[in-house]
Amino acid sequence: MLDQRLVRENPKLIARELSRRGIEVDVITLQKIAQQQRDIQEERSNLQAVGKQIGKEVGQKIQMGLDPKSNEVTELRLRGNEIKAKVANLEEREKTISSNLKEKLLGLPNLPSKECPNGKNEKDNQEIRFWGNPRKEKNLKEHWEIGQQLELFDTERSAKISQSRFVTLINQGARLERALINFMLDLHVAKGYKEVLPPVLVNTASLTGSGQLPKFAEESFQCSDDDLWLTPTAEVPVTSLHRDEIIPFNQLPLRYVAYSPCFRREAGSYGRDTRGLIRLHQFNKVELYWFVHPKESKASHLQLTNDAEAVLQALELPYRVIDLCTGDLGFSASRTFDLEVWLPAANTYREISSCSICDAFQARRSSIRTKEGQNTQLIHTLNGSGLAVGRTMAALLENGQRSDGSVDIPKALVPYFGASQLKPK
RNA sequence: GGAGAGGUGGCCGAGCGGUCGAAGGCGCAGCACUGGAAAUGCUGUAUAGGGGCAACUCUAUCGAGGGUUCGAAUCCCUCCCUCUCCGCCA
Repeated sequence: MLDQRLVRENPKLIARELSRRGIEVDVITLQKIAQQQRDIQEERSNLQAVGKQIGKEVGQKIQMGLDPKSNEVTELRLRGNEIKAKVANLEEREKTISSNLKEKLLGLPNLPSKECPNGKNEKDNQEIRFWGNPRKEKNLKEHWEIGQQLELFDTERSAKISQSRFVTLINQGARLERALINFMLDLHVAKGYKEVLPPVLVNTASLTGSGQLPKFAEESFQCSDDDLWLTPTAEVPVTSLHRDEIIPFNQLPLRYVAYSPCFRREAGSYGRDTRGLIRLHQFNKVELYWFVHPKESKASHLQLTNDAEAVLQALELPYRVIDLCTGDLGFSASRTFDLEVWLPAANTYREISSCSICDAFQARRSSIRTKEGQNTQLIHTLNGSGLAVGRTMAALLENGQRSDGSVDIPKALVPYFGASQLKPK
């Protein structure tokens, strides 16, 4: 959420920055609403001060022994009633206006950072760096073909259990998924991350706090009988881990690594990535999440990205790092580095981690602050996958495949998986 | 699901219609004392939003929302949450 003070004092800046994202907002109306809200608030609190004073006087007079039925007291009571009516009226207007303002503000995305390159869509994203040597031979198999041959997973039967876009992992496939999750968690914990395993049913306040609601309700699965949703990413519960808290400055940064299954409706992606493990309604992900002091957030963003990259490097998977342009930025982010892993069969790089800095955007929605002396301020939040597990498996299968039908398991993963190869039966 | 108890500041805990943002304690910070520390003493110590260059000041907040009242942490209603016992259950 954007700062209301900024809305009042510098709406043009908001308009300019949001237009970098390709969003045009009527900031003048917004400013008017914000100003109106503050004016009414001021009038109301001044009236309340008078009412409070009358209340005190009545109390004093009665305690001094004046008859509560006397004209003097009755007159004060009548004045009190008058003010009460006026205050009630103002309160109602104030409520309407501020909920209207809040609704509008909750629907606006974060402002892109200065460093974020301008652009319209993914074509304007910038390549920052490459790692590894991508395999370029022809006739490499797609991962779902490998999966079928080695009996690692079953998507057809999963449609029977659930719908399309679900998978059942089988045999070595299930074992590999489990190995990957443990491997990633251990890698991050060794770097000082605190491991958490959060609930995956989250309430509306949590989804609003991290930015998924109110705008993207159609992207999440909702439990109709409760105020609960299936989380689309561990980012949601981990943000709310510290919702409505003040974190002492000397405890920052807080760095969490959270494994969770993730649930996404993938509305509007009909026909895209219909095969394999790339786009599922349910997938596993290990998420990195930092709560940091504002002055350290930019450096932390680079560090978090490096920590996510370390997984790909340890698994010997070639990748590139992309600096997302303003038009391709997610709702809460002010800048994002995407890690894209090499998928040789498709001869392309695919997103496997999205490392974002959200500045105070989520912190303001979630009311997460830090305090140094008397100075209380919003913290900054950062998140990134480390990594999306299903896509990692897809990349491992495609990159590790051999002409005899087996797949090499990267050395770092062997202790977790228990074998150095996946072999056909 | 049934029965009962309860939700007050960072924590514990008092207040149960009047000047209460809230006693007391713990914790924390500063100062004094000390060679240094402990102990002790003094002072300070919530959040949000307004106004003011500032000192400071106004309003709201005692789980949430409504109600009664000139006045509510205190009374009434609804909801949420926590705890104990019983039932069910991995």
